[in-house]
Order: sequence, then C-alpha cells, then structure tokens
Amino acid sequence: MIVEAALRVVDREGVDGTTMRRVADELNTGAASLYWHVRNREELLHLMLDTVAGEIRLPKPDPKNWQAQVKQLGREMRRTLLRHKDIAKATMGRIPLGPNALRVSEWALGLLRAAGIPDRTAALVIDLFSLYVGAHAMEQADGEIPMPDGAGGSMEAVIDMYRGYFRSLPPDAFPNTVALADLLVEGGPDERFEFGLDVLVAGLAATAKAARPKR
Amino acid sequence: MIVEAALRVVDREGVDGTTMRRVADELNTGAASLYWHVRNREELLHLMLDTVAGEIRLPKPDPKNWQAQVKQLGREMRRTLLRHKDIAKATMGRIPLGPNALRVSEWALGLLRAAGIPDRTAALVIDLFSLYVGAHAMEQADGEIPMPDGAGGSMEAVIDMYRGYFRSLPPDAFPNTVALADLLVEGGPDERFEFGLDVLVAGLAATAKAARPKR
DNA sequence: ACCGCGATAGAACAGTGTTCGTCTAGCGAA
DNA sequence: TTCGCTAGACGAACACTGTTCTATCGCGGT
Repeated sequence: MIVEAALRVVDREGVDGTTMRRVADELNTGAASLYWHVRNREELLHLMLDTVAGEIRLPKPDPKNWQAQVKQLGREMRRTLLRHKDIAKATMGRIPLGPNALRVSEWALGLLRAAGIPDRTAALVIDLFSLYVGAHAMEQADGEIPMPDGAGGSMEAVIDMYRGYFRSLPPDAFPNTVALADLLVEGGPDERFEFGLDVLVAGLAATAKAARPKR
Repeated sequence: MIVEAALRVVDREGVDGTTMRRVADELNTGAASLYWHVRNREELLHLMLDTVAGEIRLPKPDPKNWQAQVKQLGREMRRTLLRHKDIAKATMGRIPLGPNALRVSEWALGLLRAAGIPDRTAALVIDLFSLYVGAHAMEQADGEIPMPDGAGGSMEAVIDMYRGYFRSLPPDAFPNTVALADLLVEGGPDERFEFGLDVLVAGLAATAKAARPKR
C-alpha cells in the first residue's frame, strides 16, 4: 500500500522528489505515520526496488539462444526501470535481495549455467550486467543533465551545445575529439544501450570460452 | 583553492558529507562566501571532478598493445577515483567536460583509432567504459552497503550475512542461487573489476572486428 | 580622506529525514 | 455498557541541507 503510493510519487516526481512528506501526502496522512510501517527511507527504497523488480517478465529459458536471451533480459530490465522515471538512480550502490530481485538473478543464473558458462563466470557476470543496465538507465533517466553553468535545457539543446563545444576546441590539442565531434554526440540512448549489450555479451562469450578450455 | 579544500573534505567525509558549510569551515569562512567563487554546489562538484581527472596519468599510446593499455587506463581511473573516497558517486549522471577530463577521452580516442577501431565504435565505447569504471568505483567506495534493515556493518560481516542468506533460501525455488552461494559472495572488488575489464575489452575487440569487415 | 569594489559573512527561508510524546479509533473481555 | 489495551496517526520539534539577501568589511587608487 505505502510502497504503491511511493511508486506513484516516484513516477511523478522522481527519486529525489520522493520525500517522506510527499509519500505521506499521497496517502493523505502525515510523514511521521510512515515510520510505523517502514524503518526509514532506505527501507522504503528497497521495498520499491523489489516491487519494480517484480514487474520484470522472464521468458522460458532457452540455453541454445542464450546470447539473445541475455540481451532480451537487459532490454526488459531497462524498460521496466525507465517506466518508473529515474528509479534507476536508487539501484546504484544498493544490492537488492528481495524475492522479486532474486527471482531475476536466479533466472539468469540458470540460463547461463545451462548455456555452459562456468559457474564462476556466471556469478561475476550477474553483477556486471545489472551494474551496466542500472547505470545506463540512470544516465538516461534524469532528463536534465546537470551542467556546471546552470544552463541545463532540453536534451537536444544540450547535445547541440556539446557538438559546438567539441568543434570549438583547439584542434592541435584535441584532434580526435574535434574530428569525432559529430559521432560523440550522435546516437540516441537506445543505440548506446544496444551497443553496450553487444559488447557485454560478446565479451562474455569470449571470456567464457577462454575459461573453459575443454574443447 | 576552494576546490582543493572541497577535495580535502571529500577525502574525509565523502561526497554526501561535502556540504557547503563544511567546505567553508575548511577554509575558515562562511558558507555564503563560497557563492562568490562558485555558482552552486553543482559547479563545485564539476570542478572537483575535473581536478581529480587531472590526476589520471596517461602513458604514451601504444596501439599495438591497445587492449592492455585500455585495461591499464581503467585501473588508473579506478585508483584515482578510489583515492578520493566515494567521489565516484559524483560522476554518475554527470558528463565531465573540463579540460582534464577531455584530455583523458582524447587520449583514449587516439589510442582506439590508431588501433584500427572504427570511429563510431570508439565514440560509443568511451561512454561505456567510463560508465563502467565510475559505477564500479562507486559501488566499491561507499563501504557501508545500505541495508533495508539498518544492520549495515563491516564489509566482511555483510558478506557473511549474504552467504548465509543465499544458503537459507528454498532450494526448489532458487536452486542456482543456493548452489552458487559461495561464488556469488566470494571475490573481492579487485577481481570483480578485472573481470569487467576483461569482458569489456574482449567484447570491444569482437565488436570492432565485426564492424570492420575488411579483412 | 574618500570612493569603489572584490570579498566576507550573518540571518533567514524553505525544505529534508527522523524522533518524541500525545492523541484517537477500534476491539475484545468483563 | 464500560474498561482497558494497542495499532496507528500526527503535530511539533531537532538538526541539518542549499541558496539568497543584505549589510559590512578591507584595501588599493585618486
């Protein structure tokens, strides 16, 4: 109940805007009342994260297509996180251990093991993977990129500003940055995410093969 | 001057503990005085990040050994970040564009291009790489893992708690998690970081080769 | 001696998480 | 019905936060 209310606030105001007082308002009650049901804001965030983890849909594992399925899981996780504004910010530095989060890692662990990935590699890659998806979703989610000068505008305006900035650099000191100015700013979040997914899965395949020298 | 003071505070109190008032105290002055030199806390954080980026040492590029050099850069970045407590937390969601940060990406860009990585891939991988290093350093840095129940203790105690938790799960619902309980918690931050580095570089090599089908 | 200006700083404002003590609504037992 | 009892709500307060406004320094140039 209170977790659902908190999630409604997150969807509207973002993680930083999800204050105890606002969650209490959502329930037409006082902030102090929340502390009867929840130890502190930290616990509330954990509960919210696990609830969100429960929204992740998992297909039936198909070890023969494990690479495609790993990517599919990544996309599903990202979609689920972004559905709740910048809740990915709350995942950073937190290790979710609720039943719903565990269900996801259990699924991934099963898939990787069935695919022949060594146990040790599978255990390590679980962390790496969620680290990537969480960090990416967070970067994309807070639509306003905090700029040093308070000039933060829309996404496109910021990108144009960056491009101009890169191009204006002294070409003798930053030849590559100037030359690749367009490439550095082009490419939406979707494309960047897919690129990371490709690199991760390809790297995992190579690493796993190297770690299992029985051919 | 004020940036150095702020960095001293970070090293002592962490990012969240780096409040305007404490930085001012470090300089034996008042919090309001800082706003004469700095637009706001956001700008101060940017300046701190770029100063830290200036501490990153870059070797002479050696394209023939680009894979080793990319890993070396990762380790150097991580070391530099961890030297300043949890300052990595400040990198998340921020895009550093100061001269010192630019110097690093310029170096990496040059190395990757000279190594034959396609421009587009190089541009994308810059982001991916700093995302990984930043996220990893942040996770490792805040020594206290925020636990739902306020039972956060030392790193080792938490790990033991996790192991016990994983083992205590119902084996029919979480067979893989239970089976890999030891592997999931074992492995220090160094090993985990190296694993990520391996995966990333191997994945990059594979992806770059695929994107450049001229053999 | 005076002006101007770069710099400092106190007080205040709105907002945060959290705690304390008090209050109320409901319910089972006598 | 009346008496407890307790789960839950809640106002007030505390110690903080970033930021702004305003007044006030110190000091070099005229």
